Amino acid sequence: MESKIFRDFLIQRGLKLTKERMAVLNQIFSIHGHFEPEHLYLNIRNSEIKASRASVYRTLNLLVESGLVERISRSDKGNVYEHTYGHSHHDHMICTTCGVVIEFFSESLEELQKMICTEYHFAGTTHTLEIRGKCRTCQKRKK
Amino acid sequence: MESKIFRDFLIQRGLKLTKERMAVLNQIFSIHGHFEPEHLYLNIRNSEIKASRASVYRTLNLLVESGLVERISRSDKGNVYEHTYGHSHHDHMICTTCGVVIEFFSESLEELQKMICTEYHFAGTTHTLEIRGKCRTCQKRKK
DNA sequence: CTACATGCAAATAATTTGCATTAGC
DNA sequence: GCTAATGCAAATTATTTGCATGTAG
Repeated sequence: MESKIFRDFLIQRGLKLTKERMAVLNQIFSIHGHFEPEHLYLNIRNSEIKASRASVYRTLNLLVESGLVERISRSDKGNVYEHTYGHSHHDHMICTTCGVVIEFFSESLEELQKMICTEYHFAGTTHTLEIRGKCRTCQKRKK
Repeated sequence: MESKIFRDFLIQRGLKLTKERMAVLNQIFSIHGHFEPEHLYLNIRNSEIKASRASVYRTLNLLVESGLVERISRSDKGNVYEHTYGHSHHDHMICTTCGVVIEFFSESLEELQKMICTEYHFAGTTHTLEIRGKCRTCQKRKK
C-alpha cells in the first residue's frame, strides 16, 4: 500500500521515515477526496501524532514528488491536492454557483486524449480536465 | 472589439472607464498568449499610461468577471491568465521538462465533453484541459 | 554518532484592502 | 458635485526557510 511506496521513495533518496511524515500520509489517505494543506494541518492537530505546519508542507512536497499525491490547484487561495494512489483517475465538474465537485470518468475521453497526444508527438503522463458550470440542483434553483 | 465589451460591462455595473483600466486592457490584448499579473504590471510601468499593482489586480478581477479574461491558474507561484476574446477556445499541453506550452483544439473533444455534461445533467459553460508530459524535443533529448 | 528532520518564528511572495486624494460621468 | 477609482503602504494569506535542538538509522 501507500506507506510502503512512500517508505521506498524515502529510502531511495536517503531520507528518513519519521512519525510526522507518517501522520501526514495517514491523514491524507483517510480523506476521501480533495484537501487543502491547512485542512490537513488542522486534522493532524487533533490526531494522536501531531506535526507542525512546516512539516505538513514539507511532507506534501515530498508526496507530490513521489507521485502519491497530485496538486490539482484550483482554489482562489492556495492549492488543492488529491491523493492518486488507490484512487483511480477521474476528472472534475465544478459548480460555479454552489462549489460542489462532481467526479467523473470517461474512457472515450481518455482515448481521445491519447490520440491527440500522438497527433502532437506529445508524451502525456497526466492530465486535468475541469468543466465549470452549473450542477443539476443549481440549474433548477436559479431558473 | 474588446474595449467596447469592457466599456459596456462597466456601464452596466455603474463603474467607470478610467485610463488605468484601459491601460491594463490594452496591455493584455497586445500580448499573444499567457501572462502573469506581475509581468503585466511591469509592461505597464514601461508604457505611456501607468497603473499601480493594486489597479492591475483590481482590473484583472473585473476582466475575469466580464469574461474577457480567464484565469488558467497553474504556476507554482501565483496565477496565470489568458485573454479569451478573439482568441478562440483551445486547451493546453505543458511540458514538465522545459515548460513549453502547446495549444491545441479538438472538435471531437468538445463534443465528447458536451455529451458527458448531458449525461451528468451538468450545464457546462467553460472548461480547462491540461495535459502534462514531455514535448517532442524533450523526449529526444532525455531518451 | 551523524545526517537529516522537526518546530518555531521570521522571511517571502502574491494579492487584497483601508484611506486620503483624484477624476469620471 | 457625487461616487467610484487611484496610489500607497499596511494587512492578509499561503508557503518557505534559517536555526537550534531532537531523532531515525
